[in-house]
Amino acid sequence: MTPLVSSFVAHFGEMGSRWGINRTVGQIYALIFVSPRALNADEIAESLSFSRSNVSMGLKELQAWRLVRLRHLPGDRREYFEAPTDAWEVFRTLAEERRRREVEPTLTMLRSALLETPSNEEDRIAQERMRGMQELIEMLMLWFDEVQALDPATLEKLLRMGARVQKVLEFTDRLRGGASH
Amino acid sequence: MTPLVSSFVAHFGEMGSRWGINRTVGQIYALIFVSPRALNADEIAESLSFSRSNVSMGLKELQAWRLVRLRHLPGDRREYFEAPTDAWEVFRTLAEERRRREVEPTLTMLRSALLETPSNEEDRIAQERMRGMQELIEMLMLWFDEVQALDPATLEKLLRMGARVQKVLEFTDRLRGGASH
DNA sequence: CTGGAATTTCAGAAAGTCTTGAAATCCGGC
DNA sequence: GCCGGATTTCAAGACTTTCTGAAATTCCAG
Repeated sequence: MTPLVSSFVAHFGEMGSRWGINRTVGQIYALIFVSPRALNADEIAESLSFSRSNVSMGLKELQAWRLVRLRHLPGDRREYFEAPTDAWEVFRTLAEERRRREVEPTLTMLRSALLETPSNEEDRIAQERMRGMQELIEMLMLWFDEVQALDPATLEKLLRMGARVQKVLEFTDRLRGGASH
Repeated sequence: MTPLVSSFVAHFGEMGSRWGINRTVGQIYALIFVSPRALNADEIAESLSFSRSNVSMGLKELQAWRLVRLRHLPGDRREYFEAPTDAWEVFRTLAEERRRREVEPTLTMLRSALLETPSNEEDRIAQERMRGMQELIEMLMLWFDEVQALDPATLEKLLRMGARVQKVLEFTDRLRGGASH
């Protein structure tokens, strides 16, 4: 591992642990992400000095997050892993997974709490606050559905525009046929 | 604590631990968020059955995240805590803090890695991927700066529109004086 | 000042998470 | 089917984080 890769990997280890994901998993992902070719578990264990079984666990988790893909190389029985290199695609995947794991359960809880008839003033106020939260989350999800529909190529163009929100949205509007419905 | 509040609090405990923030802190926040009035540390400790010192730590962390505000009630020496109830404001605060704690350090790392002259093909490819990541993050931050500029009242209106992205942006565009610059 | 309520700090106990090597399982090629 | 490499599972230990009660500190009221 070159110093360049090594510092990238170390950083993602730190970030992983700030975030729900653990250090090891963060490092494994970072290594695969910058690697020019798919890697097998032994190569990863070797590069990062983790036990083989730790790598196996980490890869399983990364697959559950859909952040890495399994591949087979012809004439090699081992499993190789690679990560999508398009940053936008990665971002979308992460957002989808977080939505499924965090946002949806939260909405479920909020919806069910909001169905209750408040039995006192305290609950009534609590429900008001929960309603505000629910509305925001639902709106953000609508936004996100829209943005998510943009393909990497379009995004690429937008990136190059150094877009401010209005510009970005005018642009997508044009792409999608102009008139709002 | 009513069952309604109790299930909200429990949910935020869970979510907190999925996320960097710990269970206790999540629960304390949730309790303050739905409470009709500011609470003092003893009330919180009592409601959640945490030790007084645990609550003190948790409140310190929530203050560091700027998610709760300290207040003094006339004729009472104790410190009372309340949370902004506007969901959009909370969201902005969270986003700002995460940006400061996670995004900026990542950008710093990426920028410095991208200044290096790659000494081999592997590093060259690694840098390409890092560049893609950096560009995406920088674009998202630009977007966010824009969105962040919207005040709660505007957001409120947008919420009621049930906005899809285009609509939202046309709307903000109108508010901001029409012509893009 | 001083007394005492409120808050914070801190070190150790408790709980939880991560990592490992050994054993079990899987699976393709012969 | 059987061999053997590849992968996964698992229980135990290492390590981290969280939580607590006791002690220290802060700071207001008199």
